[in-house]
Amino acid sequence: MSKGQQTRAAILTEALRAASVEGFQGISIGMLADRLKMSKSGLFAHFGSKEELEMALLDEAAQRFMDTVWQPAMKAPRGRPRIEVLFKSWLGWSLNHEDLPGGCLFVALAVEVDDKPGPVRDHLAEMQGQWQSMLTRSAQIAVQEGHFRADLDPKQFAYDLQGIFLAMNYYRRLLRDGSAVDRAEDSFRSLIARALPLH
Amino acid sequence: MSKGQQTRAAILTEALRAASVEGFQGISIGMLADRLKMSKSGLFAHFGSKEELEMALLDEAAQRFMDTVWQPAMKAPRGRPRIEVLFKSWLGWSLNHEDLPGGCLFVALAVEVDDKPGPVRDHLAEMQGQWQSMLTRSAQIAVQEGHFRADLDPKQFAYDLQGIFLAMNYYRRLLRDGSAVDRAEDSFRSLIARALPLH
DNA sequence: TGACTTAACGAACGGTCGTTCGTAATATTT
DNA sequence: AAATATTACGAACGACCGTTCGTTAAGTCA
Repeated sequence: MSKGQQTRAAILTEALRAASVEGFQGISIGMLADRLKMSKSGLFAHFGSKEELEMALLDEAAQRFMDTVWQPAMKAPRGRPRIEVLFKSWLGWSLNHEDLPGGCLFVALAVEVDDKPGPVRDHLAEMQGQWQSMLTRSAQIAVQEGHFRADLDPKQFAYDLQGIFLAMNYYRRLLRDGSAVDRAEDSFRSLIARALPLH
Repeated sequence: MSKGQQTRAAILTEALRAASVEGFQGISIGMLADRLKMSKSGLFAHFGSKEELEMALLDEAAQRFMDTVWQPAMKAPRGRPRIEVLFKSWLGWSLNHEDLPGGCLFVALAVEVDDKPGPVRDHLAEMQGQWQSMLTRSAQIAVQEGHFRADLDPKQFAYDLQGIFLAMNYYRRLLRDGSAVDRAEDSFRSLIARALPLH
């Protein structure tokens, strides 16, 4: 890896941490340069504009998300076991204080950019739309495997799962409720129970 | 109402609109002054600091929230009917494009300030904690009235309700999914059905 | 080692931020 | 109408923003 790529990677890691806490609005080139002990212009040159930095951050976050959340789930058996792993690693992603001290970056960005037209909003919305498709598809597979009811609405399943995750973030990060993760796991168990075939 | 109070009210209304779209980080004294066709310093004088303006906005939003969401619910009969009204008016609050073009202000602020220590974070967290208490208490009353199962966990009910609401915001505002409200209503119906006594 | 490419720097730009302050205009009260 | 209190203003402040540019230093490769 060349010197430039090394520096770029270091910038992205630090910027990811900062953005998870402060959002894109809250990070600045100068602040990142200070933290990385380099000059504003030197850091700036790696991206050409702040918007390009933000786009690079979205890609970097997506890459890491796939590695830590999706890949483990794909290694698990199709159907219910995969969904159990998926949810577990999803929680783990959001609790990783080392890389994301401010919690899941996508949650923070979702409400920050949802009203700001532009490439950043477009890119995030497309990525998150794909994420919902992945959740939906996973539920469909569980139906195919006979793990879930045949009349389950997979999209509604994805919606409910997303709600459980968002509520967890809200309880944990704003309310500082220590039982947030437990509540999320309870709701998840209930969601699974309802998806099971009748017997 | 004196001239000063009139101006202050106009500022708060406009600032509320702006903040629901851009968050507290995204609004500035200068921008608000432009929109209201007054000078920066003239507007500034009403609050003394930007933080004081933010605190005033929290109070103003809370006032309106109580009027449009809580009061109608309190007029409804105790128990399940009250919760039905509560959820309906809660959705209405978040869909009011006139006053909150960017959607529910509390959702936007929750993720923006959750990592920023200070009076604004403290005030918001306390208010939102009270809101969870109100939801919990409403579920408790429904149990007392015999509308809901005796073994229902009212706090978990509040958690799930919050998740449904947050997912609705996420689907509607980021994904621009036209069925967001329908999905929320479906999930709500399912939540109620699960809370009902067995028969 | 030397030639060349890449990376990082420092200084400066116009602009906006929140805030201060002395002054002018407007409301309110006497 | 006069006296007073309130409200709004314009100009300026230091700080920081993203960005540009010419120059220097470091890395890469023949």
